[in-house]
Amino acid sequence: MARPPDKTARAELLLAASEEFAAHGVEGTTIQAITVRAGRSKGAFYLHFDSKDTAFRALVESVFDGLASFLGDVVPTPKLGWGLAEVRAHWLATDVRAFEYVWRHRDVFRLVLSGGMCERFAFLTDAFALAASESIARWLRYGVAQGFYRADLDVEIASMMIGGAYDGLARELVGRKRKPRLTQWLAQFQGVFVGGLGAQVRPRRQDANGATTTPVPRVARRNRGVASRR
Amino acid sequence: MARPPDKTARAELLLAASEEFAAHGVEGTTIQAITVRAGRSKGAFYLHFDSKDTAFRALVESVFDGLASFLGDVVPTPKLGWGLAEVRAHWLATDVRAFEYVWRHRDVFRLVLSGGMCERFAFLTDAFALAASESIARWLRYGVAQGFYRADLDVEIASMMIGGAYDGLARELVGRKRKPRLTQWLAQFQGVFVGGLGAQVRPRRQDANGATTTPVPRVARRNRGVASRR
DNA sequence: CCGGTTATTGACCGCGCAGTCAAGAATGGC
DNA sequence: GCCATTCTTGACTGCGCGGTCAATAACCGG
Repeated sequence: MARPPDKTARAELLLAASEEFAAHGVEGTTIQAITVRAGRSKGAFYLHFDSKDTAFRALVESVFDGLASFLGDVVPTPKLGWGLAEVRAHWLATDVRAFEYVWRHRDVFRLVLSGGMCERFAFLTDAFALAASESIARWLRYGVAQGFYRADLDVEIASMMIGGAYDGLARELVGRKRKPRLTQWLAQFQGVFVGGLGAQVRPRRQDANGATTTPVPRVARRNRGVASRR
Repeated sequence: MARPPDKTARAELLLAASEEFAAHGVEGTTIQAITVRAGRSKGAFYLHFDSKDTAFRALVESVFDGLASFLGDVVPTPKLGWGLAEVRAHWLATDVRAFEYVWRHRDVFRLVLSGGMCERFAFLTDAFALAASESIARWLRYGVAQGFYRADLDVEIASMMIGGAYDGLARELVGRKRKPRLTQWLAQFQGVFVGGLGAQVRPRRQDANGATTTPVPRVARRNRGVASRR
């Protein structure tokens, strides 16, 4: 008995919200704009969400859930026994699938990665960031144990760097107008990390500056700052 | 004749604005809050700035001007004739100085790098991003020409990666509570880029996936996403 | 076709902020 | 001390937005 709820309302509102967020940012979007775009009333919005923040949170959570599914499908243990070739092929494939996913949902990721996000939403991404960072560290340790990587690698710093580089890659990706060749991108990316920029065999040598370091910089530019958009 | 203007007002307001922005984000900061913190009246604010955006822009521009001064103090040309050692030492030193600067102004950089910034302020960072990216590419090409780097390096992709990694490093830095050992950080950072993660001499070999690539991935985790905070 | 139930609507309210401006304070010249 | 000039103030205004709720529409079983 009684009128049944319109099951499509929530999904339509969420879609409209994501479009408005993408166009004007979270802060710059009014609830009115969302409801107009969805062709719904303001009341309908409050029927499904407590506030704009709730809607945004729902949006980000659903997208991150999808992304997290790419993490941890294989956990490296000593028993795994994968050679460099298998590991390489498997993870390149996984990377490509993950980045395809990011590209598909680039409107939402753009919000998360470049502005729009208030400090108050950081917890949404932190869980993923932590899981990703740990996954990187696990594989680095596995590689060291298997002899793939140099024994003096500072796993802490290296995983931070690699995580940051993926982060930067994602930022670059979501800023693009056209989809780049992801497989080529990622292969280059991984090639640089594994093989370095160096031309040839460099003798390992103790660095003057400190700590564990090996060879050292050079390319490292002072550049810093924000990676180029577009 | 007549009352002279208070020269300190503008600086005081800008300082107060940066503190409020840091605490509540740009959107979350009210002009009232800025003026209260500065111990000035609302009218005083409008005497010096057209709007909140103008103040934010002034703040970011001044900080980026300082950062840009680290770029391009030496331009690599074939005549330069620097060996790997000189280049390395010079740029590590420059990186350290630049990151010290970022640390000193981390409140502002945090706003620029992680949220708070609306799309509408992107142009503020784009000029720097472009300059930095070009600087990286120049040095990469120099390194290839001098034989430091492998000849088949895709400068386009590599400079994007490196820029992104610096970006990530800066993001990580501004999220820290305590200042890390920057010299060690940057030496590791550059070490990984130049030498790679690989354990030993790997024979150069043609990759199956495509293009110019050399060895290939492995560590590359699917991780992606947001680098860990804190 | 009717009455009971639930979904949906959009005009309305109040708050809080950006921006204004007339009144008043500070200063310098005389 | 007094006037002319410029700086400084903060109460005030209008507006736009988030959030509410009484009225209405849609639906169901009988």
